[in-house]
Amino acid sequence: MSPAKRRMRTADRAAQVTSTEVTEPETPPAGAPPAKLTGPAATGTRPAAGSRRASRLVDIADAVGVHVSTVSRVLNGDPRLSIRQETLERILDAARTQGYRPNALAQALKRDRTGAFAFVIPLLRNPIWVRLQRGALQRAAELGYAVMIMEEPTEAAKPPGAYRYLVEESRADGLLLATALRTNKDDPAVREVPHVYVNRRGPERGNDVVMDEAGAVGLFVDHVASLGHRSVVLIDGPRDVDTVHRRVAAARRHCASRGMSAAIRHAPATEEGGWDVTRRMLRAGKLPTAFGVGSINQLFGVLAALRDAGAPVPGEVSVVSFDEDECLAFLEVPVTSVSMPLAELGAAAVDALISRVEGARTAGVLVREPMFLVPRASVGPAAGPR
Amino acid sequence: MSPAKRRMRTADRAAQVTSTEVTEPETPPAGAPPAKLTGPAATGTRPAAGSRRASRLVDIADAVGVHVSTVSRVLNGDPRLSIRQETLERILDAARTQGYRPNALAQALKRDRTGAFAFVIPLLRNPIWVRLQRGALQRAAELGYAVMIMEEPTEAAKPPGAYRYLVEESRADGLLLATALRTNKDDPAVREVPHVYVNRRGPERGNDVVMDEAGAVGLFVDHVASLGHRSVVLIDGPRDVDTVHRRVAAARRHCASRGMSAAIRHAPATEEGGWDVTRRMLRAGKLPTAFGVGSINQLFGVLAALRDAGAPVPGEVSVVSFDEDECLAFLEVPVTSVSMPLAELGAAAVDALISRVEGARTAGVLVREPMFLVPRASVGPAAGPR
DNA sequence: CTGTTAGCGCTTTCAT
DNA sequence: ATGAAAGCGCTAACAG
Repeated sequence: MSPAKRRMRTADRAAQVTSTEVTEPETPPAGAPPAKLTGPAATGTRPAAGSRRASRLVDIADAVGVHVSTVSRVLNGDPRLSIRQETLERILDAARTQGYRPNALAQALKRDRTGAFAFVIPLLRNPIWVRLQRGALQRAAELGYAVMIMEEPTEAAKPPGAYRYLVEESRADGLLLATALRTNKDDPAVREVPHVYVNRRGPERGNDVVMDEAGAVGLFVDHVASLGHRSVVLIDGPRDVDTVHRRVAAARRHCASRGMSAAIRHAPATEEGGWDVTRRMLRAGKLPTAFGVGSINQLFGVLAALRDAGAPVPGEVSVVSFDEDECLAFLEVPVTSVSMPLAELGAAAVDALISRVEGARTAGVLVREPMFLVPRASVGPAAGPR
Repeated sequence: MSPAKRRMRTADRAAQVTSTEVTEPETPPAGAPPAKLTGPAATGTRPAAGSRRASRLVDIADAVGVHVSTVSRVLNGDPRLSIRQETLERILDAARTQGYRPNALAQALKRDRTGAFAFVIPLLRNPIWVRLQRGALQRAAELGYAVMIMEEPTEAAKPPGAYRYLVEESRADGLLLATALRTNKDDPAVREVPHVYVNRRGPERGNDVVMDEAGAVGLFVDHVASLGHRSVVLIDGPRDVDTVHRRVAAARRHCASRGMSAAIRHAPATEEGGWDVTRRMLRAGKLPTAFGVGSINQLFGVLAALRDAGAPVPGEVSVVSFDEDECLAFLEVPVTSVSMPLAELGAAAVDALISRVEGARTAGVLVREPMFLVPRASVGPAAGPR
């Protein structure tokens, strides 16, 4: 798109969508002296007033009377550089007073590394994504990487390879792919670019980082089993979501090994989805006594349907959520949940992606800790046989 | 940080935090022929196999036998370029078959525009941020910009100027600042860099985009007034949050103009906060009959406290949330809310920032639409005078 | 101990 | 109708 076209479009747009309120025009800023070093951590006052262009390597070279390469070496702490103590100090000084910031663009162009990742997330609404996001953002920040978040539009979920262009255009060094669907048909397009699947297993193996869903289901089954429950239902998202798939398998396995019955119900991961599926079960009669619910959105629907039908929790059925959220403690009946290591998952994904970008041959990562049951009021002893 | 140091750190880290499961090693990808043009929209098959470096302008120039500058002009659709139809087609062809992608880094370096924004968001948990985020991401994507999200750590909220470095290092063209606090002490550091305050008024004026909080409060007050309520309380976040400040002012004004009483209660924007403040009111006796609650997290606490105290909703008190979320429809008593134009706010913020980056002298933007009351069951006629 | 040189991939003015 | 050349800000191999 040409700049001109873009300018026009944004202008209309603002006019269409919003009402505008005119306030006083901009006043120019005032000046002041020194500043600090480099990187995200810098604080304090600014270097110089106005919209003066940023200081470059050559500016500080000129100021000190040395060559830019010398400045570069000093600022990058080149180990095999020997330099007169005095020049070194003058360089550092000039950098500081000019408020020098390395131009990340130029660096990236030269080093062939952008220092950024793209994080593709299916839909931002579920709170699990925000915790995951936070873990990833934080670790990336610690390591000096930037993360750009891309939201996958729910409807027409693009194949992961659709994000390859971000790397090809040198906007990112690699891709964090949290697209939920387990399209096991190998997507060749994404292969050519460093990437890691987050919270789902990828088709390629060796580059996915996932949580211990089986362990989570185990926690749930153990908990209700210890209270005498013998029949379990797992209400979860669509079967082609990888985490769902793994929880389902685990539920079957855990229940079988204890001789418990395990029903599985798939529904959209929304309030509506949870509501509908529960209504249907209610209508069909004979409810399992222990419900595991895959997403918090579904949980609201499940709870509403149970309430609506006059099925007391935990009197008649016990309920456990696989998404933990603080609000669960404040519901009509506080809901027991399994707290998953989401932030750790995000951090581990960043670490894994960095290894990949650096060319390491990596193995899949399984994040198990910290994971624990958060006992609240929604689980009770199994009701006597009906 | 040196690459070596970084590598080591990430390696430990992965080992510490996670358990690792080895899976089969990587298999090499297979090749295939043609591809498409440029930009985020590209689909289809990939250009060439393996990890071949991306095609550059010069590659296609060589292939066609012209100069890179010609190729550049063609690909950028330079209007004042005249070229033989045939060469043009050969260039386009070569670009396509090579799967050419412009290197965003080099472009940015040359044009002095990165095509990216940084969006600073206070804390990702509240669902309002995700809707806002989505609006911004989407508009930015439409306009060919990338957005990187930075989360503001709650505790030590940095001044907005702390993010200036992102622009100074040429990582972004401008800043979208959704930091909630209305530190009206002018932050000079941020001034030097294109920025827009989102969902809060900035100290400088002319560069903030906000929603019509007063209108939202008006919707609430009108609604309960029409049902006979005469006493209102607004339970909201800390007073130094800008949106809170505006809602408070509006509540006072609206109630005064109708001769209604307006109480204001500030509390942390958490479930706990809502719970505590409501408990305190309950203990003090004589409740207002209409509650407006500033955040959904607080809402859970408020509802819990009311339930706990045996104060029926809407029998004794009516409740309205200023955060809309689908889950509200599925609560024990479905909660009436005011739906705010959050996605539109995000989009408008992006538009405003683009104008700023392009040097326009902008006015503050007030996003009013679409905003509406979502009537559910938590509001009823005022209880008779006690 | 420090300067020179050669680019990274792209845009753009100025010459043909 | 197209090419040459300069240069964005930085790094790194190679000279002195």
